[in-house]
Amino acid sequence: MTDADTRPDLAAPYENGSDRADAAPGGAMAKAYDPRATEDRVYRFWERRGYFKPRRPEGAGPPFSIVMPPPNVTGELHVGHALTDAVEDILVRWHRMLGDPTLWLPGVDHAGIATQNVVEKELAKEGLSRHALGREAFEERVWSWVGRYRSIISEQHRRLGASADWSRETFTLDEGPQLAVRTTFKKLFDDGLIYRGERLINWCPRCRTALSDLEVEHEDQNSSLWYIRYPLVDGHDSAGVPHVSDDAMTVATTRPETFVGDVAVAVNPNDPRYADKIGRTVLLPVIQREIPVIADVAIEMEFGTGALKVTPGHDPVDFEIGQRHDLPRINVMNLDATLNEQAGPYAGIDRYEARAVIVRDLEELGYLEKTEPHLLTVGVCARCHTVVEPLMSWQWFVKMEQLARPAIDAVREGAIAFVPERFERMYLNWMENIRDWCISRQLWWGHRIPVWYSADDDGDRIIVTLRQAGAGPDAPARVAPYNELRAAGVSHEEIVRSGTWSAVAATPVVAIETPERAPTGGGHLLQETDVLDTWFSSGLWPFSTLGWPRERTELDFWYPTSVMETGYDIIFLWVARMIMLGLYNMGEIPFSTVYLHGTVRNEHGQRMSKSLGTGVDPLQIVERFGSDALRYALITASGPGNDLRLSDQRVEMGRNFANKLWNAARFVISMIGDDTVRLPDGPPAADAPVEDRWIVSRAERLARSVDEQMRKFELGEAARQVYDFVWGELADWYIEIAKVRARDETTAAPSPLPVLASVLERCLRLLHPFMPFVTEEVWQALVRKIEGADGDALIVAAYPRGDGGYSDATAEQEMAQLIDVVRAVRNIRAEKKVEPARFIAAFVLCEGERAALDAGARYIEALARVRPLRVVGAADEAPREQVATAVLEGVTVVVPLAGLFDLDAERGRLQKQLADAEAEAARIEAKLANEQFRARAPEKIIATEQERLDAVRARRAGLRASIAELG
RNA sequence: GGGCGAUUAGCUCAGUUGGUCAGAGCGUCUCGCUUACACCGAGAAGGCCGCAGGUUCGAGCCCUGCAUCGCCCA
Repeated sequence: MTDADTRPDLAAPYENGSDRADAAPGGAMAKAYDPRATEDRVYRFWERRGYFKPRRPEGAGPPFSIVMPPPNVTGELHVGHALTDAVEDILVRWHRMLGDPTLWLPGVDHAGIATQNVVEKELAKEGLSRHALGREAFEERVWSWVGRYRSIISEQHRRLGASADWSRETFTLDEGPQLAVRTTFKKLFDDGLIYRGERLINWCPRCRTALSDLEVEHEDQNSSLWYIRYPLVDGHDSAGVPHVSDDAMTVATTRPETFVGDVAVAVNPNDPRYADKIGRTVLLPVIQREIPVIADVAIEMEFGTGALKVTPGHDPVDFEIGQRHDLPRINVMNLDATLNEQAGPYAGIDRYEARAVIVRDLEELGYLEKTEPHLLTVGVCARCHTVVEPLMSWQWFVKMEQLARPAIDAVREGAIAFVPERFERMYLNWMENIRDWCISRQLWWGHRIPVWYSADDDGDRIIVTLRQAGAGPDAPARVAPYNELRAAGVSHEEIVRSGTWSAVAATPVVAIETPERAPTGGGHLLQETDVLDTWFSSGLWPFSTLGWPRERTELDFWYPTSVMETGYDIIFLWVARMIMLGLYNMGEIPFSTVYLHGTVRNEHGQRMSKSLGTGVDPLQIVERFGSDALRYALITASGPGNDLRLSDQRVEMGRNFANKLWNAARFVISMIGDDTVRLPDGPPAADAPVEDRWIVSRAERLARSVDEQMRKFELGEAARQVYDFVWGELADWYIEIAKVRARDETTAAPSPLPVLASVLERCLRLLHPFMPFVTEEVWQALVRKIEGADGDALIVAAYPRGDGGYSDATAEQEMAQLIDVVRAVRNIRAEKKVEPARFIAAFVLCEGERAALDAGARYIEALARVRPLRVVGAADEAPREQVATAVLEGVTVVVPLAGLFDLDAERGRLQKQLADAEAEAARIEAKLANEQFRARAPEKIIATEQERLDAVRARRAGLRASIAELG
């Protein structure tokens, strides 16, 4: 009886019940591991038992916590999320098994602009728009979308094996995060770190919102460079009308359509070509505006003609030039990127259409000098890839410099470490050149900015745009000051319901709780219509999820969290902001380690993307190969921080490994049969069989190495090592030997089962974080065959650390020799085409210590199909005629071949080996003969080289002798 | 323009402090349905570790330059 059997709650899913048809106690395990028959059931078992909830036993180690990067509610999880889940789940399961209080806190992100976009697309299919619905009804639609995808996402995490504490799942728009957002906003505002201002921002004309710099991607476009002549003014008539000369300034521009917003022509002050033009004026064609020629060092003399049109209202560089020279800023565009009334005859035309029209007009009027092809880098909206427009606009900003300083120090001083390290420099570089963060978005979905305006106080300064319900953004609207509308009989409620307003001149009231009245007492409040950048709430994630600012208990225990694990592509968007806001709000770093994984690509190296049709559904992979297989593939496909390619082949590797493990266990369990086995109390005794001492020593070494790799976040390497051990040592050799030993009734050899069960069980524990399902399933079956086994489930079993101190170099060496002999015989058999079933005689010549070979002879016989094997101490005890020989380290294998013997073939075989041996001997001899080497290399290295030389010389001698024998 | 990464067997990738490190899986070739596993077993072939210099007794591993591909920032 195991503990498990006495506990109905635990035993239930593992009894011969309806939900467990295959691996029932006493029943046979299926011939192949079937993840589909296992994973859901095992997951439910864990979840029902509450293993994902943190335990905080007295005297436990330091807590380990990860806050999950919240996937967007925009849609289903993709393979990148599967990688996130795999890495985080591995770390979490590992720490849980180490006995640390462990928390993995899951969540979902409202993803403002992205979610708004997908829901708008849905609406478009129905012939609807958000404006047709109105803000309130639209938000309801989004909430229903959120409801649907939250449950899908949550189910997907479970299929991937994520052992997160679902009872704490948080949505970025939950009450807690809402409060955190408002509290932070107010705090920043009160500290003067949030301000409202008119700045040149990135405007997406399609999303109709401002974007931060980080939400703009840069793309190269084939475009043109247009050379436009601006005639120089040489005087004015009495009415002040400028008179143009024949002389002109030719400017080169990539954006001719903005010429209507030009306020100057700029040249480099050191440019001799234009020295006499500085201070004069030119006349803009068509528009007939007179603008000055100015000198500014920012102008590159080599670009175009060296003269540039300056449009501060639509170009960041020009904006700065404009500031330096105190130039006016003319905004020539509407929010939908059509030209506005500033464009005179071009008003109402889309920017690109206007470009064509303007170029044509200028050409017809003789102002277009020439056009050259030009490669242009344009900024596009990260969400919809529309070319963004630099636009003057009133927005809310966070002042970053002061927030960045402590965040830079935290990383520079090592309080926060990046894995891999190289990302630290990237982070610092960005932080040191940080710019203010535009946080307001003209969206309907998100955290509404906690700012109100008092209509009673500022009614004349609040400009309301009132639309008919259901009218689109471009429909005619009534635009008037609040007071005017009220005087005309429009109620406050009507304005709140159907209006939008801009209140740039009104006094903002910033509050955490929605205020009832303005500080001046007025009760008519209008809340800021904009919402916040999604990343504002994401930046608070490590503490908003733990109860800040309301709750302290959980926060005190888990904050700072241990590891922030996410993709390197959001270091700036997210990681940097969490560090800044964490330090700002909490006075403490949000996490001590930032582990960054790469981008998952498909087998052709393409980035996976739904829009490109290169996306892969992780659940389809799970369906085909099992979750463990996917996890294994993801984790071993690449190192930390590197991109990885996921292919079926690699997932197959994981599936095959799961099956290998399953079958190894199935075999061990079947060997135990109806009995149970008692595990060894301690390490093998000195007189225990060499293979026992070997496998235990190897297992111990493995556990030590895995522990080391895990601590370095080398998860893939750790997984590979367990794979190699399970497959290459435990299955290929120990189990094969165990079969022989179990069959053999002639000797008094002890049963291999205790060691076998014990090592297998240890492997299951080592592997559990990586392949949780199959290991738990196998463990549950194995453990009931083990007497006095403790623990309820593998997920909470102790993780091996290899601190048992057992190591047996002699056994490892002896087994290595035994394996070499078996391989040598197999090699000879294969090369000489000995029928596989046939037993042949063989001799092992060993002039040194041969006890191990004597003991291992029966294994060699079985594994190499040799009968009989004779271990001899002198060359003359083995046959010399018609034999194949393999000269190994310390031993020579001699296989009589009789009828199969081919003199030339054997000579050729040996001569090839001799050539290798001679080459290697020569290499080492040269090395050892090198005075410099002997003088400067460490003694230890010299000694090993000497040993290697001795060994290779012995082998060389053996080969020469064998060849001589052949005559 | 600045920075980072990648370049190792046909393919996908390991190789973490320079000294058996030239490896794995898949693929290929030869065998094998040996009572755990054909999602398997045995054997084999296959690489001047991108190129050129340098440091060192010794370099896929460190330094410099170059090339190709990719990414980030401007």
